[in-house]
Amino acid sequence: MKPTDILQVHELKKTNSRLALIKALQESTFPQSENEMKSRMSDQYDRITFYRNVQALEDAGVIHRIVVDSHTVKYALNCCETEKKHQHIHKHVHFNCKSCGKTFCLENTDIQQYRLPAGFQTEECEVMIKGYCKFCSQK
Amino acid sequence: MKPTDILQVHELKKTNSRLALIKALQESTFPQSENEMKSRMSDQYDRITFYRNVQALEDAGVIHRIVVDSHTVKYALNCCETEKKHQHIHKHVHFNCKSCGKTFCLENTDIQQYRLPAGFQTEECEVMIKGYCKFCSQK
DNA sequence: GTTTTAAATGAAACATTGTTTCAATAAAAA
DNA sequence: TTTTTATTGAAACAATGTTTCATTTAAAAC
Ligand SMILES: [Mn+2]
Ligand SMILES: [Mn+2]
Ligand SMILES: [Zn+2]
Ligand SMILES: [Zn+2]
Repeated sequence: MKPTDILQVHELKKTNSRLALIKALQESTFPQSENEMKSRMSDQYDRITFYRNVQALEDAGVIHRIVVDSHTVKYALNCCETEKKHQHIHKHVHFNCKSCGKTFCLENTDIQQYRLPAGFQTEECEVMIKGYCKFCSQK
Repeated sequence: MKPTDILQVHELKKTNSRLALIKALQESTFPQSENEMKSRMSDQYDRITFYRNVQALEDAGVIHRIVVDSHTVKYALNCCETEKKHQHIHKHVHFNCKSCGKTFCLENTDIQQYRLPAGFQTEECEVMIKGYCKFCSQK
């Protein structure tokens, strides 16, 4: 799906920064940090606008934010950017490689249900696994 | 166990900052942010020393660090501060309340095993659940 | 196609979190 | 009590994220 169509579907204005941001993520095979996005967006990148747009795109359900650790956030497109606000948001596990630093959306590894103590109500659950990725574990 | 004994067992020097840090956590019933620690440590608090000591105490296995989100880290004592470097580290789930903001170590809710795609090797797994805590869900 | 309007942008200044270097200090060993 | 070595705290810095406000632009109205 073209960046302009994604924005259309989600009723967001088609601005150059947003188109560049989405394009940068579409051209990536794994989640990207702000710095990686900056390189990919070249002159279309402005820090303040970037922060505002990742917020807007996350709220709209176009992208998701992955907190790798307290100083590292990465961004990835949602699987079904197609459907407008269709909140079925495939909740998957994230993986971060201790060797190459790459982050992966393990789209087929679903988050498990946790039975919590009495009185605790789950709304969201984030699972961040750290270890060695398929490229680094072979060494 | 007294703060001074904890440091003894872990072969760490008994400095005032470290004693105050451990005492502050012992007097808390749930994980604390740096700002909360600052209040509890009063004049024994110095930002730079604090950061160095949480690092040292984490490395020694006295405390653990909980990344609630990209701008919030909290600290808690490990369950068995007693045993020297005894790395059985009860890996438990963490919970953050969207209403009161409190974080909880759900010591009895173990992290589940995830079967990952071929080639991915797990070393650590962090689970952060967000929702409403036992105090806030009753409203 | 031109005008209008509301949203998005980017500059500036700020806030928070965390780190590095280095001289002074304090804990523990001799 | 002296010596040794780790720890401390000041200063300066770096990275990440936010707020305010005048300017620009997308999209709607005409
Ligand atoms: Mn993902
Ligand atoms: Mn915990
Ligand atoms: Zn790797
Ligand atoms: Zn609560």
